[in-house]
Amino acid sequence: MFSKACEYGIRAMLYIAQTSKEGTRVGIREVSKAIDSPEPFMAKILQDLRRKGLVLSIKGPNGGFYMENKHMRISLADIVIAIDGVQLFNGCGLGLKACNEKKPCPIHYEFKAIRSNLKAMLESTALEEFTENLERGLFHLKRA
Amino acid sequence: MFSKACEYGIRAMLYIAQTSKEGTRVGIREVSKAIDSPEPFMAKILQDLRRKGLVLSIKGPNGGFYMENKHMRISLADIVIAIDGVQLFNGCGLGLKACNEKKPCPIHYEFKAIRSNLKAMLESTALEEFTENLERGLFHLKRA
DNA sequence: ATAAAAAAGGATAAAAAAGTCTTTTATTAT
DNA sequence: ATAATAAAAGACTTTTTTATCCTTTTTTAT
Repeated sequence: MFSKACEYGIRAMLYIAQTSKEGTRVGIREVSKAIDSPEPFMAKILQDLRRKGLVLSIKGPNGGFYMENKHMRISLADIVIAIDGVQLFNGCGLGLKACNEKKPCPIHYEFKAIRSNLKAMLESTALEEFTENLERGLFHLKRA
Repeated sequence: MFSKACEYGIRAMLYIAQTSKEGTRVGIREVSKAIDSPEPFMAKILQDLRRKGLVLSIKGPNGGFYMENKHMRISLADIVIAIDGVQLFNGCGLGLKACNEKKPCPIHYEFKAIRSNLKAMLESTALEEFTENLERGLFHLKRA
């Protein structure tokens, strides 16, 4: 469904949202340990998300990644689009470039429904909605 | 969503279902032209689908790929599973191996709903349902 | 029997995705 | 000022996916 980069990205954003609520910045090492991801790859992904404005960072001692209140309203859809692009939401299920209402692929209408469900779900869930439950230990972000 | 191989595979199966209804066998070249896919790659995919029993073939002059009546009841889900595996239907949205009801990832329940929709849709649509509309020219399988 | 047609199989190549390493830059504390 | 810390940036490597090429096998028609 999502690329590895996107999976790591979502999990990292959820973790940073949580720690930011507690007012602390987190380094790449800590993020990678918390969500069980390869450290240098995680660095690439977070750098990318920072360039796109989805997360903040400062260098140097006591530096790290963090979020402000406005970032808490970032949706999962925003993260997916930043990393994997809009293909998943807009593309044809059979990979046809010329698929549209006038020239639909055989599963055009069925797919449209599924994708709009998926899109609605990812758009309606912002980071802030998860932090509370993460704090309570109801959810987990580690691979194993 | 699906791999390229899977997209080509689904389109090829739809095309072969259609031509088989007309009683003819089709060669790899014809399939590739009809659905606009790379010929040698298409060959690999069809060989694989044949090994798994989703399509039949015979070598030699007038040979090619074809289906019998029972194949017409193959669902899109069967094709997806044969090529991409069950990951899309069963795996965790965030790529967590240890995600389950007792230790859910943050989007576990939302994803479960989406995936079961997707699964239901792909399971409920068999090849035979498309052939009629394809014949009528209502749908198209070409890339552009 | 022989030639032609067509899939099967295996080896290889190219491209993309995933992952790693090294150097540079910015910040902080001493 | 200097040393330590941590992200940024870029080059590089590995793995996976996508795609191609070449040889072999099977079947048919002559």
